[in-house]
Amino acid sequence: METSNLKKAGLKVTLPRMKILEILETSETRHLTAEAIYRELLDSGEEIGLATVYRVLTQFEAAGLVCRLHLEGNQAVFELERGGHHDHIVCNQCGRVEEFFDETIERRQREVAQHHGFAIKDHALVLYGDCTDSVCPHRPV
Amino acid sequence: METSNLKKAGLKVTLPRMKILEILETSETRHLTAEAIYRELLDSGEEIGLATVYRVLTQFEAAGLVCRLHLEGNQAVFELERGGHHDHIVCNQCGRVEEFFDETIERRQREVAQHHGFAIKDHALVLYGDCTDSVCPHRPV
DNA sequence: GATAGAAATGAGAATCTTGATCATCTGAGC
DNA sequence: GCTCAGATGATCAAGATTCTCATTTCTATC
Repeated sequence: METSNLKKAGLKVTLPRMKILEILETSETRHLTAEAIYRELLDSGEEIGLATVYRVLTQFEAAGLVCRLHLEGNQAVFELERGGHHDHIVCNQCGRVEEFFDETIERRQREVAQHHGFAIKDHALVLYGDCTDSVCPHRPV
Repeated sequence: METSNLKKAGLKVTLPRMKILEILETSETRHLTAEAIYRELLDSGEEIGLATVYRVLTQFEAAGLVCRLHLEGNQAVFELERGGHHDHIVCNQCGRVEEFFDETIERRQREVAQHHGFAIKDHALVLYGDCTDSVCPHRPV
């Protein structure tokens, strides 16, 4: 288990933090709600409170270990920060989330911001559509 | 006062709806939270409940009269729908919201979505930065 | 290793935003 | 003016997230 990330972030290496990192690293869905992580913890027999999950995720976010996305709907989802920045496409039907990066869009964003007198620091771009994937069912989440 | 929009949307022309529309039309800030609208109503002596504000805004949204944005932070903001689609730039310092439209970004979004096998239906793009406006104070909202 | 102190945790309360309920009220057509 | 569907307001409720605080767990130290 990779504990150096935690130490580097100035966070004590504790069991809840390691377990939560482990779930983020190994879950097949890369975008998880706090609740989903909490349920996985319960399922694997860990007695970790929901408040801790939220607290730890917030700390991870501050430390740059994960990033938090606000998709449509009221629950935030968290994903492990694995290097590069990217944006997201969400399927309206099955909730599947895909990642993409497009340099043209990134560049135009910087240009547009500059043109409006803003020093751009961050951005949130989410595309919503229907995925044509054959396995796409309707309304799973 | 323009009541035809309400009628067209199949909504009865009532005092709360007219007042809320009026605030959306005349407020200098074009992006208002439900709370902000509620407070303006109270300030102008109207006895309109917060629940009504939320209800009316949701109806306005369904009718295409306003659109609802989820910026960072937990409160949605509403803006009068005045024709074209556009995206937003938000100042991290003063909370000022500017609108923009960039055909290059729009086109690339469609291309990216198609490339990933998605029929794009909608998107949410918000840029965050520091505005270099001389009047920009820090942390008003 | 045992220990002390700081930091982290867990349980539940609290908060914040938003939607639902239901009795009362209001607007549109007659 | 009258009637009734639709709208409103007060309150309650739900869902997500944060806060509180007593208890527990790490980490550094002896």
